[in-house]
Amino acid sequence: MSSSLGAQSTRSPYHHGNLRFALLAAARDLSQEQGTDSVTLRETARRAGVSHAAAYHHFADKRDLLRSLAAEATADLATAMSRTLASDQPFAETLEKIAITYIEFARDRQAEFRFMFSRELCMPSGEPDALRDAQLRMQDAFENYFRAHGNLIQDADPRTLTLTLWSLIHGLATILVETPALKDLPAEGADELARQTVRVLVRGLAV
Amino acid sequence: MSSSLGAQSTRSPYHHGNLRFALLAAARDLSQEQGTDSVTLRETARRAGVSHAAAYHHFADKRDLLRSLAAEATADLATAMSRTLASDQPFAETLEKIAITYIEFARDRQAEFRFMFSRELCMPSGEPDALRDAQLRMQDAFENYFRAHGNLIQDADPRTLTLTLWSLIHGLATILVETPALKDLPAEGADELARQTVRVLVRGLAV
DNA sequence: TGTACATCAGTGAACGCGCGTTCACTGATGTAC
DNA sequence: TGTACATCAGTGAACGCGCGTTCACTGATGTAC
Repeated sequence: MSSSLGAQSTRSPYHHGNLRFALLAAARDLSQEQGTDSVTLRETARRAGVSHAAAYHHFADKRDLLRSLAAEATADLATAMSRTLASDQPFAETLEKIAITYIEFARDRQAEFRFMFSRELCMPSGEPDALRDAQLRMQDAFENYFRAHGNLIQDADPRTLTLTLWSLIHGLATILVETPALKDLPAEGADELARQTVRVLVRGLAV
Repeated sequence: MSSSLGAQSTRSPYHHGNLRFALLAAARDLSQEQGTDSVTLRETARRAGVSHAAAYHHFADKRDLLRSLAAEATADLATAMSRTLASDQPFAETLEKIAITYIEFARDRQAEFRFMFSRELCMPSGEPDALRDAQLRMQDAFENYFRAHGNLIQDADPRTLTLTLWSLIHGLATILVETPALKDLPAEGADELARQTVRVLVRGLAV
């Protein structure tokens, strides 16, 4: 399992360099430019400058390619989130930063974000799986944070708190990305919405 | 614009009865059974017992069919939400019911729920549009409710409150529907998660 | 009531297309002796 | 250092497929006189 960034080696180990990485990058670009539906094995290979049959030396099939793409993206997001949670800042501020991290990821990497939460992708397979691992890692980061800050919080159950915060952030990210009227919102505006909604959550709705 | 339910007339006005309705129903069933990617014009027509060319007398193209499906589903959800918001119950209880309504819709009609928030579907067209109308109607119902209950709430801006609640509910619905581990959760479990998360939102995170 | 006509929902064949996957192959690289 | 061999990433042609869309048509229905 190679790290998602920086795996692009300059040496050419076999014939073509790191084709697996090149194919993932091509699929990433393609989905970002033309939409998730436009990602085909053939077009991905074409972009990587390689015959389409070559892809089968690196991925079992098309679904495997997409799952790998989603797994690497999820790992990147989990890493970014963990970093934010680890920075020793005040509780409310940390949560606001988390929300901003999340929605900026969703906006910057829209297509991958859609793949990450596409059940048609995640569904089968009971074996250990990079995508599922990355998702659990993200969830754990949240839960551990809430466990560590239990004294700040009314409700004791870290799982409920995690689900609540994650739902809020994920919902906001989805709405920002999938609503036509909000798609061109400047970054500052989106960040501000993230801060405001988290602030409501921290303070609560009822007087 | 026919209402989404009950438009199935028993008389046969022309040749085949209300084919538009039959096609929408076929697409709905198909997406529910086989997934959103499996909806094709040809298979939809096949299910409706009609040649695939017939669909073009009722929809401009495939996208139009899918948009119509999403629009009707959104209208149904907006109606259900408005009904819940209109019932004169205590604030916190109403919000919990809203959340339950929303996630039950998402779970019962997963495929349509995905179509409703598929940007690849919503994107173009500036003209008046049934899908966009239905979405705005749903949003307005929220905002009006918060406006009417402003005295109960700390933060004054109904738009921010709407976005916060909607994000929370939408995120939870998405997570419940798209996470393999949660897909087979029994209804009571899902409802309980909805109640708990809303309760956290109402009370707030910070002590 | 009967006839002529317009309407238009539904038909079935045809179009061109790009897809995912398989296959026998080729040819560069790394390894054993 | 040189030779024979195994490995395996990448090739290119071929497969069968179902798709969205178009088209000239047919035939049932509703309407005007």
